[in-house]
Amino acid sequence: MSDALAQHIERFVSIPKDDIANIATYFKKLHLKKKENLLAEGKVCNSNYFVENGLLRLFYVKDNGTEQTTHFAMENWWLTDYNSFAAQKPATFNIQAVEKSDVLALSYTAQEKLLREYPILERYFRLIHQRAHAASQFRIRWLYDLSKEQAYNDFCNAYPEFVQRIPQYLLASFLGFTPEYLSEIRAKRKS
Amino acid sequence: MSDALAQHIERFVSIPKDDIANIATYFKKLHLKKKENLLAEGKVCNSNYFVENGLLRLFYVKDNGTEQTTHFAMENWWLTDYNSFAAQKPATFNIQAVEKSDVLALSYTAQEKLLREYPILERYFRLIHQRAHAASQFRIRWLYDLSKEQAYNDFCNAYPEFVQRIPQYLLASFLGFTPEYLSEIRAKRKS
DNA sequence: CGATTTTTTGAATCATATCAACGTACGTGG
DNA sequence: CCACGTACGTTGATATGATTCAAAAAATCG
Repeated sequence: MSDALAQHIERFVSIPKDDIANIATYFKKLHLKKKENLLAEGKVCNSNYFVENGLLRLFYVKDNGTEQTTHFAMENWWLTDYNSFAAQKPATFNIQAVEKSDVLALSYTAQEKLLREYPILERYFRLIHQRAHAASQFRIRWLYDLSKEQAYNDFCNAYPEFVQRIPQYLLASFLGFTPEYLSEIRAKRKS
Repeated sequence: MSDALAQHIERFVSIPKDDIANIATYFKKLHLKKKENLLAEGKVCNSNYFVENGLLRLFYVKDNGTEQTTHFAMENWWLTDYNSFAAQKPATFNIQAVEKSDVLALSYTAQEKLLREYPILERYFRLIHQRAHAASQFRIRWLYDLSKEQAYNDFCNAYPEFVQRIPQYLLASFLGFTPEYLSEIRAKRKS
């Protein structure tokens, strides 16, 4: 499991050292190339993914054919299509590696067994989801509140290293506007 | 506790009948009048609220002074400002009853004790948060995807009874546009 | 180096906001 | 139970932020 996940779990609950090695056996380690796909719309999403390093994105394809990225997940983040994963029904999102990434996959059935064997992890996942829930409340507020230009400025201030890491057209997609408009904002900013 | 919450919990985990009565003691029953406040921006949100009946909304006040509603919670839904509740720091949202409502309040410290006494409820809350997380993924997609007019039409189709239940200016706020524009859409629709 | 991918520019257009004014309705006190 | 006042809903004129499309320029990759 390498240490990233063990450390992450221990930030939320305490686990005896001996259990860690056993818990690791529930996960499958994946090595993804840039642009490699983890999940495609229409398939059942059978795993929840923990990013050890690299970067994933969650996106869907709009009616006009363009891809809309709604979430990124970097080091120490979990990502999956929860509607698909939790109910084991077809996904409405895609998951793709933005960069070369190392990921730990926890399949639905493995998660069930894992939680039965280590109920303390129910707490871990409760806390993870609770944080995600809290984050969505902010995210949603942010989507209501900010003009596209503000969204860009705020995001650049909040995550300057991250902005460096991804191509502009992905950033534009994530922020919910067109690459053309992003160009315009950047031009305005310089002057 | 009345039965609403007990039934809700049992939809997710099984609890011995005897425990139910004891679990109920952790909650405080509140009766709210229309427009009564449960939480104000700036105060620490000390409870998580379960709606037995009635309707709550979560909102914040924008720079221009207008209220932006971001969430509603009706019967059998939990609602709180999770950023404030989970970290016990000042809230950035307000919570208010839209209608006369009956609500069960679970305070932060009561929740801690409750979870220590009944660890099975970690699972209940994990599942609640997981669902909420899944719902946010859809919600966020929906915010990216739909024009204001589509949002209105979709929402009316999806929740016709709910639309009846709330004033139009709240609906407009929730859908992220002005009451004036809502009027325009409705006028267009009739013709 | 050529070929593809990504970013920029500019013009035309559209969705939605803003402001001000007017109409309607509804609930509260007399 | 009526009347009044406040809250809610509508209309129209004007303004603006953001999109679309086409094309050129720049960057990246094999």
